[in-house]
Amino acid sequence: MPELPEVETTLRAIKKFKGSLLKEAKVHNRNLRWKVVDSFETSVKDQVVESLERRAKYIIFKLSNDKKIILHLGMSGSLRIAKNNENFFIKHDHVELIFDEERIIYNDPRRFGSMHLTSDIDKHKLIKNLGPEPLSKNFNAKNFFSACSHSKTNIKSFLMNQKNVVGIGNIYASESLFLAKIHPLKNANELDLDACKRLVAAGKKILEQAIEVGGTTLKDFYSADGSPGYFKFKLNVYGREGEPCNKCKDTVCKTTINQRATFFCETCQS
DNA sequence: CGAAAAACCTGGCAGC
DNA sequence: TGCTGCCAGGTTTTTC
Repeated sequence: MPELPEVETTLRAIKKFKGSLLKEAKVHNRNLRWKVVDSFETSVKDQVVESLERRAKYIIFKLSNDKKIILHLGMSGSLRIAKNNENFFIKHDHVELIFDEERIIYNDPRRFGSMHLTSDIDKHKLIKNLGPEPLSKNFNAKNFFSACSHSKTNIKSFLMNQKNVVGIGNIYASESLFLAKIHPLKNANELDLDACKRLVAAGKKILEQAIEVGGTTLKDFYSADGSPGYFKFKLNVYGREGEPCNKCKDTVCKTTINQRATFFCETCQS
């Protein structure tokens, strides 16, 4: 479900818990992408949340005992904030992080998400091989061009590979390529520096705009405060197969790349 | 080794 | 009303 803008939106909604005392954690179902460790509850109990940050599509809680919770929402995960005196349970609620008056509840029907505990974030297996943050200066045309030139795969798969750049998933990959006028099946190593410039700029712009409006709600993404994202209304190609291209009025195409739906305009993108 | 395919899950929806 | 098959915003594991 969530790509970088949705994770960032979710993070911003729970930022108010920074500095708060995490009184207790309840794990209702340990079965996620990986099993939640048995020591999770005792490790986080009575710790202050010193910082709340995002790295790639992971949300990281830094606790006062120097442990860090690494949370990934997978395809269908979401957080919601509930009042402690409103005690209802929804199917697929996995974990509750209970604070003074409210709690953060992690729900994940498909269980592709995960929760880990670690002491050293940078050495954790899920974090250590991640590429640059797309909104940072490390994600720039020069570096990206160099990385592309060593790759044999198509640019859409390359863009979604979190080793090359993080945070871009299936929606924003199609959208970025449209904005940059690059065909999704073009080989990464065939992009020239100018194309890389356009793609880097497009990626940044799309992600920034999506964050600004709270991400993309196709059907079931809601931020932790319950609000949907409005970027759906700015999508140029994703989910618009058969409809006219917003630029040239030609028909938007759909194909499958690496088992993922891919949308593009044959006329605008080469 | 890198790239592609399969695997991990549940739920919703179209079509019969 | 079922039932079947397909699709879904991600990433790791397996296979080639």
